[in-house]
Amino acid sequence: MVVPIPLAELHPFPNHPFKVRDDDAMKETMESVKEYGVLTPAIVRPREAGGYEIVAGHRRKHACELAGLTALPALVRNLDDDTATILMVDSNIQRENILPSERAQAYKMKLEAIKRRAGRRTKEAENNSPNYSANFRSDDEIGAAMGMSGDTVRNYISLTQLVPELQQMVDDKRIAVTPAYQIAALKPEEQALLVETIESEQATPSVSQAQRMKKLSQSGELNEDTMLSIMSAEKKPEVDKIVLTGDTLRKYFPRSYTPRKMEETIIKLLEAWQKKRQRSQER
DNA sequence: GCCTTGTCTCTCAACTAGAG
DNA sequence: CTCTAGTTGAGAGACAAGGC
Repeated sequence: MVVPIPLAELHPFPNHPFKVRDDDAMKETMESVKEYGVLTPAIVRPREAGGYEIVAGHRRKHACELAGLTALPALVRNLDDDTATILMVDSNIQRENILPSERAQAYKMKLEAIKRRAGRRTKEAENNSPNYSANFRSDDEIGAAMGMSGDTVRNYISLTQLVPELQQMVDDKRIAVTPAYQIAALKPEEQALLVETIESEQATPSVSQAQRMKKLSQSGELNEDTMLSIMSAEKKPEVDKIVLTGDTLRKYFPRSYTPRKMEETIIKLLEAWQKKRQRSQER
């Protein structure tokens, strides 16, 4: 049954990973709430400390606040922690503008909830389940629900190992997700050193730089010097070739010349030029 | 209680595809 | 071509069940 719950009695879900932002989407939601009210009820559960915990509907609650409403229509359900966590993540993860750090934290929370709920797989469960797959894992389950592989989920979850400064850089797109997966394997003190190096060098690591750092970290050789030499090394040199398009060259050649003939002529002219320079240097 | 075995999970390198 | 996102597949460690 849907009941209106005063906003003051609603509390955010513990460790809710999704920030509620005052962006354009929120503005739209607020306008819609103002005009039509809240169409989809939130899902809440009673708190021991009194009031209710929002499982799904953090954004709707904020939209109500912005729209000047005093209550949010909600379904009150008695959910255990794990079920509530899974529902909370599922109801938020579909949105488009989710930061990598939010996604990582959400997947992690959901994975832990699923694992706790499923418990350890036993022979008995295997025999009783007709669709049993020996290789199916909890993170694959999350991936399947999201339309991605379990490995991608695992990679995302690894981002929770990043120190806050680096998480912020990933969210700001200063560091790409792929190198971030590698960086997440560094020890916290190495990550702190990396933050300093990024600021002093004004450069963020590429995939290959991140991979080299990870290797050094594993062999215990990552320190201020080795990190700086990786980060300050020239990025791969410019490609060792010059491209001259037909458009640029066409006006210097008769129309009948093919690209092949144009190339031959250019080389002949350059050879003549080189001989001329050599002669003038000999004088 | 200890040991073995099988399962589950994590991690990583190598790879592919697509964009620029 | 380089760079990034995502996938594949394998190795290794952790851990619970089951046998003794």
